[in-house]
Amino acid sequence: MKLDEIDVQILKMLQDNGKRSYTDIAQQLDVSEGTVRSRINRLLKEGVFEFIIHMDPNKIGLNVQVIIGIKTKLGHQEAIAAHLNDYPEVRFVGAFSGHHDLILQAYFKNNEDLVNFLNKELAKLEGIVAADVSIELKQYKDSFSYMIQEQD
Amino acid sequence: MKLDEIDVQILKMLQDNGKRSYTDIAQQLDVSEGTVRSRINRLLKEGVFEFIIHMDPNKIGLNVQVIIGIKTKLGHQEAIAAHLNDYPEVRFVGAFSGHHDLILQAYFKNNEDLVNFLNKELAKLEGIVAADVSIELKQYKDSFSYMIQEQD
DNA sequence: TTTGAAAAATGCGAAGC
DNA sequence: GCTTCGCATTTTTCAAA
Repeated sequence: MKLDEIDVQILKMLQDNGKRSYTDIAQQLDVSEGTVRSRINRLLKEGVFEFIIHMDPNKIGLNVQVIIGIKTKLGHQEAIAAHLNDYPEVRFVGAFSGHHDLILQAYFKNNEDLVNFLNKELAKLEGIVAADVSIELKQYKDSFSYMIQEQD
Repeated sequence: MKLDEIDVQILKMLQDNGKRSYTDIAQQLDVSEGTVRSRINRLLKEGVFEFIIHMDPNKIGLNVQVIIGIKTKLGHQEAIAAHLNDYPEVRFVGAFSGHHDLILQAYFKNNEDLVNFLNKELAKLEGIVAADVSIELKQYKDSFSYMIQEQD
């Protein structure tokens, strides 16, 4: 995995606007369109980034957003994470150090769907000791512009 | 805000692959290219979604990812959230019900940068009662494909 | 709004440096 | 690995239904 300065610049331009054209980026960086194209293809192939769309959950009818911290029985963490993966309502799952072994983020249409998820789905998973549900009241930031470092 | 079935289908195709062309989408949905384009532009203007790139933090040198739950003094929440917003390391901030008033997600180059953030930046913000730091050990899911509902 | 057709811009593949 | 040059595809614009 290598990222030189041109790669970093390309990524910075794309994280500004995922629809920027090769030509546009090439002109700003003073390289050819072909260079930008081949580098973007390399970065995609290496899994450094991907082109996606980011939807506003509230505007597509997902009005209840939660973060749930889970304490698991020793040895059950991996299996629980794998199960959580299958729910389309769950958009993020990670294993963490700290008070919760697993932390997940999930989006629901309404409170009823959330309650059903907690009582019918989460409750039936083996090895969950405790689940801390935090309901999002207001979102202040949700950015995808990271600080990119050169790599070698 | 209205989303009919065609809008939903367009979004579903785009969340599959953010680089799909108008032409491609139009053919699959059996409408004209112009229809797809005008709808995408409407959805963009209304802030329903945006074209972005999603980078793998580990592959751009951000190897330490954390979620921090913060308990704030009554009345300080809004100001603290606003300050957290300014840090490029912080990618998500939300106000929540539950054990933590604010929950944030942040990405750092290494543990030293994390410790500096906690001790030098977070520590100087007024009104923080407690901060629960959870360090990500393994990521199981990080999806941007949501369940899209029609709206009216 | 949606369509269709023409013009402009962008993307793609190949060859040469 | 970078560039340039044709050609293909896509995007954009605009008039009309």
